Amino acid sequence: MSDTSEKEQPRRRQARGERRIAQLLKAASQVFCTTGYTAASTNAIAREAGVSPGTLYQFFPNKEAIAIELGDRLMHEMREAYGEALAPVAPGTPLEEAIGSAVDRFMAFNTDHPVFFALMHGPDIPGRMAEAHDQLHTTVVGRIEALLTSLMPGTAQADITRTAHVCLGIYKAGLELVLAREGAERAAYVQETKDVLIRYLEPLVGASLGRA
Amino acid sequence: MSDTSEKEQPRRRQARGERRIAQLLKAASQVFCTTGYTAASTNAIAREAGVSPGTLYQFFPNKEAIAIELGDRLMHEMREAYGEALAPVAPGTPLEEAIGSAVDRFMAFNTDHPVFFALMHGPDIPGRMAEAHDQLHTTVVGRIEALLTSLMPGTAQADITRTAHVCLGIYKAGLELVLAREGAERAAYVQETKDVLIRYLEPLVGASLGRA
Amino acid sequence: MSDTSEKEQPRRRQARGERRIAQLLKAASQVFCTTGYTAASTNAIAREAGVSPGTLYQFFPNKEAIAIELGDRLMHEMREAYGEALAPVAPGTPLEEAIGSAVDRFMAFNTDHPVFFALMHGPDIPGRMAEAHDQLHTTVVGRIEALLTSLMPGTAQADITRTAHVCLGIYKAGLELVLAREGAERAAYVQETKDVLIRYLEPLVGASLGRA
Amino acid sequence: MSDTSEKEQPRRRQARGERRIAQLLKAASQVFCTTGYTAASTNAIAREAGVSPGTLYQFFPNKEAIAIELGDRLMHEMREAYGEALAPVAPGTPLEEAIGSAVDRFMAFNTDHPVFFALMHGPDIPGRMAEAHDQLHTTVVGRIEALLTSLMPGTAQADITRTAHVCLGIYKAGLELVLAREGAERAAYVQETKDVLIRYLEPLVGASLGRA
DNA sequence: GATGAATGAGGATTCATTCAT
DNA sequence: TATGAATGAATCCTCATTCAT
Repeated sequence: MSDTSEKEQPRRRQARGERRIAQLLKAASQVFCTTGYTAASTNAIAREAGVSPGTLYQFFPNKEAIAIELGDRLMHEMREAYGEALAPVAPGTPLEEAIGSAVDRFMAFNTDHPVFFALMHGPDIPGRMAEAHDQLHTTVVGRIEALLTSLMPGTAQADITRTAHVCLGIYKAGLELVLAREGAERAAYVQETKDVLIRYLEPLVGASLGRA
Repeated sequence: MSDTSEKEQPRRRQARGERRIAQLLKAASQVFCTTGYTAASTNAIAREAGVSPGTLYQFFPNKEAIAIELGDRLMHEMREAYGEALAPVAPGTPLEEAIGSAVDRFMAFNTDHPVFFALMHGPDIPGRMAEAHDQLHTTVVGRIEALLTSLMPGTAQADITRTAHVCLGIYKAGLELVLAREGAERAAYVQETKDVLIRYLEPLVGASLGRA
Repeated sequence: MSDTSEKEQPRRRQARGERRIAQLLKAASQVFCTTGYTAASTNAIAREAGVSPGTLYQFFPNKEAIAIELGDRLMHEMREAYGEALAPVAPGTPLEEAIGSAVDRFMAFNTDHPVFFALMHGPDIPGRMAEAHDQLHTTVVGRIEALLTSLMPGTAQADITRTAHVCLGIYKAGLELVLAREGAERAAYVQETKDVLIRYLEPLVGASLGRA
Repeated sequence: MSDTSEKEQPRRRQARGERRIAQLLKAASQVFCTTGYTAASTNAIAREAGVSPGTLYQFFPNKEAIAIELGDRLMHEMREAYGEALAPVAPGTPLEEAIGSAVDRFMAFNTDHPVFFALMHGPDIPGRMAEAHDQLHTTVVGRIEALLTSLMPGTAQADITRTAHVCLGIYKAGLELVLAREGAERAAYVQETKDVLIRYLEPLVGASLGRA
C-alpha cells in the first residue's frame, strides 16, 4: 500500500520469476543437450524443471523463445566471464599465445555449458528458431573479426570476414571432437584445434605484417 | 512361354518398384536437407514423392530405414564416382595436389548430394539411426586414415586416427560454409578449406618424411 | 477347341483354384489361431500362404468371407468325418455312452482343427462376420437339439433348446480348458467335461423317461 | 493461507482428474463391451467419453493400461460389494444354497458390469494385456479354490484346482448365455447354470464327506 | 503465478482393399 | 490368374499450446 509494497512486492515477484526462469533454462539446457533442440519437448523441459507446462508458458511464449533466451544468457555469461577472450590483442602478442588462450577460454566455457554447442549446431534448427541461431552466430563472428583485424591489420574486410567464418568453423569442428572425448585424448584434441588455427592463420598474419 | 514373358514381366514390376524407391529416396533427400532428419516426417517424404504414406511403407519399414538406405547408396555412388579420391597417393605426390584433388572431388560430390551432409551431421540423431551414422562416419575416417598413412609413413596409429578425425572435422566445417555460399564466394571457401588442411598437414608430413 | 478343351481347361483352372483356396484357408487357419480373427490381417494370411494379397482377393471378396468359408468347410468336414456323432442315439443307449462318444469325437475334431475354436469363440467378432459365427452356432445347436430330443422325448421344445445351449456352453468351456493343456491333464479335463454334461443331463433324461 | 486454500485447490483439480478417469473407464467399458478389447480404439473411447484423444493419454499411457485399471477397479468393487460371495461357507451349508447364492451374487455383479466378461474373455488378448487378464483369472480361481476346499475337505489340491477351473468355465459359459437374454429366459439360464454347478459338485462333495 | 487438465493437429505405422500389368 | 504396387483411412500416440481454477 505504501511505497514499499508497490516496489518490493513486484521485486519479490520478479525475483521469484527470475528464479523460475533460471530453473526453466537450466532444465531446457539439459533437455536440449540430451535430445537436441528439435526433439526436445516443452513438457519434458517443464517436467525436468519440476513445474507444470502451464508455468513454462507463463514465462516463455513458445519453445524457441526458450532457446533464444538461453542463447542470450550464454552470450552474456560468456562476455562477463571471458569478456576479453576475443578482444583485440596487444600488438606484438605472438599468434600462438593469442590463439591458445582464446581457444582455452572458449573450450572451457563450452565444456562447462554444453548447450551452447547444441544451440550453435545443426541445420535441423527449424522455423523462427534460426533467428536466434543466426544472431548468436553473427555476434561470435563479429568478435572473431575484431580479433583478426588486430592480428592482420590492413587486410580487406571481405577476407577478414571469410577468415573469421573459417576460424569459427574450425573451432566448432574441434569442439565437437573435444566434447566427445575425455582426459588425455580430449587435451590432445584441444591442442590439435589450436594447431589447426595457428597454422591456418600464421601465413595470413605474416603477410599482413609484411604489408604493414 | 518365351524368356521374355517369364523374365520381363517380373522385371518390369521390379523396375517400377526400383523407380519408386529412387523417387522416394530423392524425396527423402530433399526433405532431410530442408528440415533435417529428426524433423522430417514420413508423410512429408511421401507427399514430396507424390505417393501415399502406405506406398512409402511398402518399400521401407520405417523412417530410419530410408536414411540408412540413402546413406548406403550415397556411399556406393561415392565409391563408384570418385573411388580413388582418398586412396593412397603415389609417393612423391605434392601434398597440395593430393589434398586439392581430394577436396575438389569430395566437395563436388557433396555439392551434388547435399543430403550427405544432412546425414553426416547432427548429434540429435536419435534411436537406432545413430548406427547408420556411425557406420558411415567410420568408413570415411578409415579412408582418410589410409590416405594419411601413405602421406605420413611411420606415424603412430593413434596419431593417424586423431589426425584423420581432425581432417574430417575441418572438411565438414568447410563443407558447411561452402554449401551456404554460391559462385565466387563458394570457390573462395573451397580454397580456404584446402589451405586449412594443407597447412595443418604440412608439418606432419614433413616430420614423417624427415623421420623416414 | 473341342469338348475336351472346353471342359478340361475350366476344370484344370477350377482345380488350381481349389488348391489356392485350400492353401489360403490353411494359412488363414494358422493366422487366426495365432492372432485371433480381429487381429489377423489379410496380408499376413496371403504371406503365410505364399501368395500376394491380390491373389487372396481373387478368391475371397473380403476378410470375413475367408472366415465364413473356413467355418463352412469345417462344418462339412465335421459332418463327413464324424457325421453321426450327434445324431439321435438308439433308444436304450446309456447316457454316459452317448455323451462320452460325442464329446470324444468333438474333442478330437477340435483338437485337430483349433481354428474351429478360434472362430466359434469370442464376443469381439465384429461386423458381418457375426453372421458366419451365428450360422455355425445355429447348426451346432440344431444338432444338439436333435440328440437331446432322442434322449429326452416328450420334453418341451423351449426346454430342449435351452438345454442344448447349455450343453454347448459346457462343451466350449471344457474345450477351452482342454486345449490349454497337454497329456494327462488334458485327458482329465476331457473326463471332467463329460462328467459335467452327464450329471447335468441325467436328471433331465430320467425325468423324461419317467414321463414316457 | 488457510487449510482450505492449500488443500482443496489441489483436491478440486485431482477431483476433476478422478472424474475424467471414471468417465474414461466408463466409456472404455462400453467400447470394450461393444467391440471387444482388440478392436477397441483409443480414439473411440475418447470420443465415447466426449474428450479428445490427448486427454485420454493424460491419464493412461496406452490402451492396455485402461483395461488393466478397469480390471483392477472391477476386482475392488467386487470385493467390496460381494466380498464374501466366494468365501468358505459355514460347515453344513447345503450345497444348493452355497452355489445358489454365489452364482446369484456373481451374476448380479456381472450383469451390472458387463465389461468384466469382455475382459475375462478371449484368447485373442494380445501383448502385455494378457498379464492383467491372467492376474484377474488367477485371483478368481484362487477364491473358487477356497470355497471348494471348504466344501470338499480332504480333496487333493490338484483336484481342487481342476474342479475350480471347471467351475469357472461353467460359470463363464452360463454367464455368456445369461447376458445374451432378458427377463424370464435370463432367469431360466441363471437357474440352469446353478443346476449344472450343483450337479457337477454334488458327487464330489458327497464323496469328500463320506471320506471325512 | 501455478497447476494440470484439455485440446487437436500431426506423426509413424498398419491394413483392408483395388488396380495396372 | 497372379503379382505387387498403390491407396487412404484409421491406429496409437505425442506435443506445443491454451484454459479454467
